[in-house]
Amino acid sequence: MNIGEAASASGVSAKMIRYYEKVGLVEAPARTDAGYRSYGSRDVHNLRFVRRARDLGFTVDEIRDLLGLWRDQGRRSADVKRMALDQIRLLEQKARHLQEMADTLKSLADCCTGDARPDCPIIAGLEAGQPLTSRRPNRRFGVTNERAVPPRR
Amino acid sequence: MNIGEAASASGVSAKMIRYYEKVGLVEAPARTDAGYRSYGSRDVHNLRFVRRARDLGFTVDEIRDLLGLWRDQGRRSADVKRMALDQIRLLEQKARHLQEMADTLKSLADCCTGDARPDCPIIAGLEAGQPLTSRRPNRRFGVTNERAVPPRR
DNA sequence: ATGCACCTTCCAAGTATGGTAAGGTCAAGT
DNA sequence: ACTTGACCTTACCATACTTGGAAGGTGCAT
Repeated sequence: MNIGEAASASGVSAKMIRYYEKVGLVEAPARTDAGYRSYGSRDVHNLRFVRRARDLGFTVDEIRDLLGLWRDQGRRSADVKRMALDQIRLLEQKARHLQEMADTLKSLADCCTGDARPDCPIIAGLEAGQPLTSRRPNRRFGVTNERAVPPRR
Repeated sequence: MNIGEAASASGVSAKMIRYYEKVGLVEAPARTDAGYRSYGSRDVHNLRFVRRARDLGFTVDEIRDLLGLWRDQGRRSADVKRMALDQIRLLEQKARHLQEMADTLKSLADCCTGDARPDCPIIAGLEAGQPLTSRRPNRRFGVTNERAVPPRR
């Protein structure tokens, strides 16, 4: 199976498969004489695992850990659960922060008539006063798995 | 006023002030003979505006637009409101997506005993089935204004 | 044999921010 | 005058993930 087939079978783009290989997330597969990567169903399975973990917002580093646990037949489910709970906490924190930003903006927008006149409480709100967040946002606040994937053709 | 003073007065780091200048978000200020940037209170006001817009999750490009509206005395508040409403929609969409990821993970974690045994529904959930999101996440899904600012000393 | 789709590697961009290095400048103290 | 320390300058690197492109090789069907 060439990289293209593996890509469509796993839902991970060929580009990303090479990238995951480079950063050591997946093993380098055998090569044909011409140097083409050759994948098996097991590789596709791995890639799907990665894909799903990315979909859940795990970073590449975390997925490395998850893969380790996946392969470790003697793993303790507690270890996996801890990672999952940490991730849930982070995700919810990020979601809350975004919602707060939206709410702040909403309260400004609610006061805005939104007509042809120049008076605008939103602009005024941006102009005046203290910074809106004094809180230090958590590192890794953003959603790191921004998959700016073009629609599949 | 040197860049350091402008930074602490506006809440934008010196680093970012230079960056905003480079990308054309703020005007290049006058320089002293020694080449130091020299800021006035008006510049600080501008920078504060930028800071607040960033806090609300607007991207640099969007802030460029907002600044245009800010300076435009004949602006229609409707134009500003539309940008705000768009932003609110995006923020809420991102928040929802994050929450969905958290919920999916929660449902997996809820089934996990979290003990010393290797059986783990989370791993099993990652392993099996279809990709968790088929939806193409919106470009700019992540929170772009990750201000990973070290705690102010 | 030609063309087209696919593969390869390497390099770059974009986003917003921080870090570091190497050097110039300023103001205060000696 | 000289030193010191804080501040400034530019330039480049790193982060995390993903895409895009260039330049060239390969495989298969017509």
